[in-house]
Amino acid sequence: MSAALELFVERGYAATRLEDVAARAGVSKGTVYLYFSGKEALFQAVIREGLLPALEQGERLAAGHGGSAAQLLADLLRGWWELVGAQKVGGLPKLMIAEARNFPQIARFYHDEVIVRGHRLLGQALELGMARGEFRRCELEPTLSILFAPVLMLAVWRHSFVPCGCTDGPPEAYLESCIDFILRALAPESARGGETPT
Amino acid sequence: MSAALELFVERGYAATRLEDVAARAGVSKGTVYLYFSGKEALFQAVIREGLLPALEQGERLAAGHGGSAAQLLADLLRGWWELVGAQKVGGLPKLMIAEARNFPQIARFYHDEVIVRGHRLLGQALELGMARGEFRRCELEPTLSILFAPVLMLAVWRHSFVPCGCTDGPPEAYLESCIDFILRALAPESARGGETPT
DNA sequence: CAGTGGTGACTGACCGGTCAGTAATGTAGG
DNA sequence: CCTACATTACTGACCGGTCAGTCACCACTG
Repeated sequence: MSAALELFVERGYAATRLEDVAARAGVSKGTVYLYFSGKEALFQAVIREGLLPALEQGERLAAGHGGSAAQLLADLLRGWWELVGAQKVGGLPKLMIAEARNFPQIARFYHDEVIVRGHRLLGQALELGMARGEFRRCELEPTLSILFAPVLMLAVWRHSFVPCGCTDGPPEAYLESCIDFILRALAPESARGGETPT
Repeated sequence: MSAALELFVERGYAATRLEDVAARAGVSKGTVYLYFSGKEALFQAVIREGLLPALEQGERLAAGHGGSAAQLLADLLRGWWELVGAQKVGGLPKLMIAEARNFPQIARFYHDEVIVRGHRLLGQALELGMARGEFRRCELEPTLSILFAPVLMLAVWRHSFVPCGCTDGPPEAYLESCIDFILRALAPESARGGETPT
């Protein structure tokens, strides 16, 4: 599955040959069929098993968090980058974006079990901050999509343009810029200054 | 080329059959080869011809703009949505993200001629705002990527998850939320309040 | 020797690309 | 106006390569 993830992310579903997946995994093509009923089942398994552990870890992090809402939000984004974005599973968003229309039921699953759940997680931090007066009042839904888009793009980029020699800066610095940008946009109307994240 | 754009965006490069492109264009497969030397040449043509006109129009808009930097930035983003995001070419970013690694030289072209050029355009608005004191001082590069990511994601989403029944709200409202979010994040450290875009 | 896990040659469908052929539109000549 | 030839635009059957999926066979273990 690790080999399949790499190749699917690298080349896309249709352009990935099962023989190559098998070769990278160090087995023969027939062996793949001992564990997966076919190419699509392998794809589905890669998607389903890839992100759920990280999501659960994120939920644990949120549950046991004691700091400010800004801290929680920043920690969630940093945690997502470390656990997902910077790992091999960080290619899954790109893969899912590319293949969603060809596999509507898998896209549905990804949407319901990954995106919606992730938004719920970030939404907790946002609501906490609004309740506490740390953040200004705003609509949850567009705001969640907007604030997650830059870090999501970071992961997508690293699996599309970056390998083509289109360089970008160090991802950690970019991530910190994102967090800074987001916290500024969420700051209450009045009372500004000095809310730079630690 | 219009038919090819639609199908490439819908299914991805590898999963698109030239016979289907021909059928949608109302011609036969052989005819495609009268105008393009092969599948990859068709792909390249779709990418190259797709976005350059819109980019030029954006540059004209920026050149002849008299309002505030915030106005210019908002107009550029709205213009991008109307001219690109909401049109068929709005699927190109998704397509390019999905296929960049399989076509490095086309990805290079797209990066240099579309992304970098687009950033330069938005960068003008950002620099203008900083010079005028409308925006806080910040690094150009990460900021441009961050502020464009949400609207880019909007276009990508509409060609991946939305057609799978994963609904989202009206794009125009989301776009206005983006603009509001961005302008808040760019506001100077002091002096806040009432900078809602008109 | 039975059972288990693994192999890789093989098959058949599929699709990019080719090309001999057809139809439509000149156009020249009587 | 009719006929014959030339040119252009297009067609779709066909070919060859590729790859998902199959299955007869192998090797190892207890």
